[in-house]
Amino acid sequence: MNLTDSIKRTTLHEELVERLRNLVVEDVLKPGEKVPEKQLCDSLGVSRTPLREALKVLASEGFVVLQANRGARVSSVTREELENTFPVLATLEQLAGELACQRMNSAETQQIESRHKDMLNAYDSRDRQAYFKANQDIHQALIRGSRNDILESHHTLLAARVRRARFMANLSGERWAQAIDEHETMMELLRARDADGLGKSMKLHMMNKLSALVKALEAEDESLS
Amino acid sequence: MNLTDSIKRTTLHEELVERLRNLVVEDVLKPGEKVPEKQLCDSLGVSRTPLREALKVLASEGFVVLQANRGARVSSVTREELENTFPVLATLEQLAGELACQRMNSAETQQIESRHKDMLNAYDSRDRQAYFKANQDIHQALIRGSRNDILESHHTLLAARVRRARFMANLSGERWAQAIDEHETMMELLRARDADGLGKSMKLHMMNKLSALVKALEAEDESLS
DNA sequence: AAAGTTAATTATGAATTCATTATTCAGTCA
DNA sequence: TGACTGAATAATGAATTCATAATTAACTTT
Repeated sequence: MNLTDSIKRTTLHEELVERLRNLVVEDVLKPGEKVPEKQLCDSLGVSRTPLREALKVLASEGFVVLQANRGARVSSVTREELENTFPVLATLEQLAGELACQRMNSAETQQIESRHKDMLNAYDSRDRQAYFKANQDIHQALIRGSRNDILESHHTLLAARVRRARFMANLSGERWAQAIDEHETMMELLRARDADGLGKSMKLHMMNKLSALVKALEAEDESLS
Repeated sequence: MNLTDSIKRTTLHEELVERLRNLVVEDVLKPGEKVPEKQLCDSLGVSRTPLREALKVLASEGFVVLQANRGARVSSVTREELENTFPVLATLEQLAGELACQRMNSAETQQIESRHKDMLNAYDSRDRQAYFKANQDIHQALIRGSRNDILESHHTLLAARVRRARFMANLSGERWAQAIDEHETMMELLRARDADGLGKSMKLHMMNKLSALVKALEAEDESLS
């Protein structure tokens, strides 16, 4: 009898944290928007108590902002915040790359190779959706490969915070090609188990993402003015 | 009429998050201990609702662990967790050092110089309490000097998680001297505005702290067996 | 006496209620 | 008309209540 995968006993508030965070990350709840408790309660079929508990957690994670007696608003990711978040993400990825190089087993690296191929295919057919998914899986796998829970949890949180922005700003053809190049480099360094090299290239990759993102946002601003 | 410092309007649950986190960090609530809601409510004079909201936040920050229908326990910091946390802290400090070098103004650096002197004095008189305080202030100021909120908040959280362990394991005379040396180096690099150098030395400093801590814990374990 | 079973107690998760603060909107006055 | 006042309404923060799961205690049964 296998009892290792124990009974999934989740509480309402845990469920709600997940659901609400997804609503924010997937841009269903828009930045700056009020989050009226009553309405959410009705549409989710729960009472205010677990919902409010969830909102407190979301607030501590930075997805919403709470103002006393004035409820919750979905926090908007400003450019300044992007420019603060990416360097942190970049150093975390650097560390993860270094550790993953040392710690991943061959099954894990092969999994990444496979997703890398998927990503290349998605690029060839210009399938943005599939590309983003494969790309995300690769980064996630490298983080996971670092075998460092703390690193992983903080990375996951920060990545979620900026995911929306990354989806919004469609990458240019030029940047997309560059990103593919960078991924090729990363794979080579991983195959060579060059921990330092992989770390550095992951950091650079992330900082380049930021540059491209800021450029895209600026272009967007100009088209509006 | 000066209205800049607006009315402090804090909610109960915010207050409680602060209070409870301090109780954990200051080791009043011991690791592994159950956190009975009713008792805490009585001693803090609040109802269960805001307390439970606070516990949810503390859980998401990692200070307590929640089990469905079985309440909250203060989470104990295992050696594995220390060994996962310190590298993350170290890279964050590295980044902070680099940024602080570029961004701090002279008032901020002078403040650090001053606390550095305090720290040296505390060392000379072997005042552990004062040393820890000055040391913490210096690191905090460097983080603050990075002008990166995201970096700061994640660093603060991680630092709080391991603070208890750092207090517990008293530093050896040897390590203490080494730490002072490292701080001297850091100050020199800061004066020279050597961003890369300061970053690297702060990272190293942090990793050395980990080594010393692990060594101290091992010694403790042996004395018990 | 030890292990197992069931009943009583306690603690927790969630819904509801109550009190207070914001917000809205009609009415007033310049 | 437009800004201000204040009552009415709605939303939030917190206490209380209720239902259920976990723990403890008492009681068998061997």
